[in-house]
Amino acid sequence: MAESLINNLPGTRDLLPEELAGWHIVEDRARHIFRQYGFLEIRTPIIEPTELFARGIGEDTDIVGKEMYTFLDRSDRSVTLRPEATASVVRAYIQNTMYRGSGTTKLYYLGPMFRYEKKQKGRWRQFYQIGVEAFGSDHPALDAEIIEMALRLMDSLEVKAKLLINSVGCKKCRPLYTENLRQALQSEFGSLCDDCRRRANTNSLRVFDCKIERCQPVIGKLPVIADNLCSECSGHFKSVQKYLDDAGIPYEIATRLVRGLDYYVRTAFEIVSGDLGAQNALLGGGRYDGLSEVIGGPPVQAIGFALGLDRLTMVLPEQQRESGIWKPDLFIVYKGDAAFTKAMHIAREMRHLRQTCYMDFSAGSLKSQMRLANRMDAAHVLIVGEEELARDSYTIKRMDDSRQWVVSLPELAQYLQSCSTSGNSR
RNA sequence: GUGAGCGUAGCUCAGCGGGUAGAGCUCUGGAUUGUGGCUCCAGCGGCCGGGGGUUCAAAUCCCCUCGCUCACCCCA
Repeated sequence: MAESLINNLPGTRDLLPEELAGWHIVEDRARHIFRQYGFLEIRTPIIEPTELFARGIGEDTDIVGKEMYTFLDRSDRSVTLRPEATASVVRAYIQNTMYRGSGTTKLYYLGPMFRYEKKQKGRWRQFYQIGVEAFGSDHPALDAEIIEMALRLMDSLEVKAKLLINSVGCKKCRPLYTENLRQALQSEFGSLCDDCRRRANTNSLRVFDCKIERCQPVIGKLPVIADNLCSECSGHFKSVQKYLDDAGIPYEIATRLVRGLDYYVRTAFEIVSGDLGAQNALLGGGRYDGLSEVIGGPPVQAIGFALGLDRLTMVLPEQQRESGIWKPDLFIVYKGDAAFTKAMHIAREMRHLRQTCYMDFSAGSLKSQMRLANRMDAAHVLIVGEEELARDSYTIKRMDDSRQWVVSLPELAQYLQSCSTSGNSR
């Protein structure tokens, strides 16, 4: 477009009311379900010292290496727009000494994240996540409970998705495994693609992400991490599976599932959709028992997940989205100046009675006001004209079946309250 | 950062073997002087992303640029 002033930055976007209908459904449902499991909201700053993310997420990750919105503020302090929230929540947990006392601390958050990446379907530079973090336990039942909660949210939104789980080991057994992997890859070096040759040396776990045909035979024969766990991790992983089985939760063990953030240990999981193209992860999470110490806190066991609101709303069934669309219970149309004043009075009264009531001040003819009411899908229209004014009783019309009749104002109030039990408010 | 495709009315797009723009939907008004949805009629609405070049003539051909989209990488 010609004028640059009326264009948003690449990878950002405006979320308009119509689209937000689906977002609100997701957010409301998430808050409700999270509360059922005892998760309470936390809000942390969107901007943090760069070092928090660099250390917390890992210097070698893509996020830290090339995707952060980092800049110097006016006092030359390096700050970064959060690329994810886990590091922030852990920081807040430590800073506010929430680890004091017993029991598990369960928190959830919701808000925008920023990563400087190239725009793609389901991927933005400013994107939104809802996430949860549970601190203070490494009990495998907690892993299973969190996964169950994530799936319950999907179910309640009628989103079809698949659960993938894996264990990525711990500080003790993962280095041994990755070394094995590296050696196995070296012996097959000749039959690997260029990318995999690079990965073999830098980040051997990543070869499992390769989609190149010629690498598949090699990848298929590589040792699997689940078979190379230490006894503690192996036991933990088996327990998680047992709890999932007990809950009747179907899952797929994805031996190639390795998450891109350094802090994950043991349980790693993803929920993926078949309707999203290349960026198909709706939700990703895992255990990060060592993260607190990495950023200078006490040892804290923890697990959490983040779900992508942008992606989830993309696969939200139309019916769910529609349930969030605003519509007035009552649309008041008027004709003439005296009627206009009266209509305003009526609107005020009905709103006192908690009705959703709409009038339009720009519309002209009755007809155009009616048309607006129809387009907004108003349940009822109240007609205030000269005749109605004269006898102080008004015509109410049901828009779905076109029935209309005359009511006094008390009758109107009573009628509206009787049919607004099936709550519609937003 | 790399590659491919695409930028024409508010939206979805046609027009692209050069000759100064079209459809559907939307919107406004009318048929129905105080009543929506359906139908019919009329109207509003475009520096054809921006800049340069070729030509008598460019939405159409060439170059550059900006933007969008999808994919790679990686992730939500």
